[in-house]
Amino acid sequence: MEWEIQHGGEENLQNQIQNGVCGKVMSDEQVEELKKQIVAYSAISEQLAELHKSMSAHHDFTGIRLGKLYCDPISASVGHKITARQRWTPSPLQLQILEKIYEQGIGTPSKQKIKEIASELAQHGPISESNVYNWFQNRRARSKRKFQVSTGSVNAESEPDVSTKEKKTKPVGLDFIDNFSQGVESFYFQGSESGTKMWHLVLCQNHNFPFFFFFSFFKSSFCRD
Amino acid sequence: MEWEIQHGGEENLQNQIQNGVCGKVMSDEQVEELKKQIVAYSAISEQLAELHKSMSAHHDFTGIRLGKLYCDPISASVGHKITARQRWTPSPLQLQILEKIYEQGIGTPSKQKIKEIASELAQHGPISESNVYNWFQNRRARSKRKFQVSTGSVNAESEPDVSTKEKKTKPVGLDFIDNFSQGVESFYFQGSESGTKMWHLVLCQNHNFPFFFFFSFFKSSFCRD
DNA sequence: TCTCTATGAATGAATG
DNA sequence: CATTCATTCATAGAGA
Repeated sequence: MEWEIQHGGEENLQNQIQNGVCGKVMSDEQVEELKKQIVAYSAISEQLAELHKSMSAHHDFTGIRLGKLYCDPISASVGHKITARQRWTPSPLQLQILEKIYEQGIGTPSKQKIKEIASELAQHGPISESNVYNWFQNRRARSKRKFQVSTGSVNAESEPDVSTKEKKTKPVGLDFIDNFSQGVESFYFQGSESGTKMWHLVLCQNHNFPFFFFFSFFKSSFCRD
Repeated sequence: MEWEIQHGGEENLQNQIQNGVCGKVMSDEQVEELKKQIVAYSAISEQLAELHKSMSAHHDFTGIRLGKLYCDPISASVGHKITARQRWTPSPLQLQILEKIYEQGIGTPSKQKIKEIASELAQHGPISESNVYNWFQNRRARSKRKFQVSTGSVNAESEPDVSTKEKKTKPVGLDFIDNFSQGVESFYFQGSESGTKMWHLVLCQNHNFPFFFFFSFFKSSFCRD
């Protein structure tokens, strides 16, 4: 069995669902509907995430750690010990921009380009050119390396199951999830980089029928036998 | 790379795809299942928005409207705890082997070596190559630091830092998303079966925004190299 | 539950 | 670029 990646735009979702791995299993209408909904919800999630990020960057919620470099120079000079190490931490906004550039760009930006990027990012927080340079270096190296993550089965030793189940408390906010989940089984997900667009393939299965999904905002992934 | 089925063996996936489950037209029941999932997704998104709104009352949320593409409410039965492992924990046996390799080895193993080690350790529990990699990195770094500390000055350890006290606070609201998506693209999730119904929680992310999704009808599977 | 600590993981920067 | 180092974050697990 071989899974292949199909790059492209939204229209591929239809092809993939209808003709892809699963064969033709849904009516056009169904696929249309599904497609719309998925697109809608991914957009929603995106918006939520954006909001969350921008808020996290600008507001001091108790309990939320703010990057050391976010604090304005004034309060820094006023008197807190600045003895802390000076390591650049990209703000969410900066990261977003960098990521975007990385996706379209082909390799490490030229020196000139770095200058530009740095000055642009400087609007969203302190940054230097070497920061940008390093970031791209690291970004590439790490996306290249990227180990395969194989998640093992629940092994004998690590499965007392029932006893450990109740003492496991989820973080605040996750509770509502319980309303939708009745026990969860293991799941595998894996992605790798390819091209400018990111796709993720999610393949799942159960007794009733297997199922797979492509998310357009994820990197491509594939699996084969 | 290959797909493996955790419970039930590989023939299951094959059978399901070829014989049945996926090869044929999606049944009404299956379509119904899909609809439910979408509804669940919708509800989750709404919950997210609510959470977000409540934690930021002073912000303008007028832009966010969550569409309900399906109105039939999903009345999911109250579920169980989600037992997702977020962090690899080496089994005693694995640790033993790692230590042994570390002692004789000359620093961080090569990529090839890591593969070998990982596959060897996989016999004793779930593990990934990056786990191995990280372990060696940490092992070396920490033994080094320990050495430095023991030989270095003693008074250097003065770190009153009042601000560290409150950073212990648990995540609030949407922050839990960040906990799951620390720049990783692969992840795993595992749970257990309960009753007749199975649910899968899919947590994904890319560098731009995190995302999650629920699948309700999958059997566990995982992938290895 | 709460706190504390060991440690897996992430990542900016440095070195080869 | 490829590796490695240094530092920090977050969590699992133990103890109170």
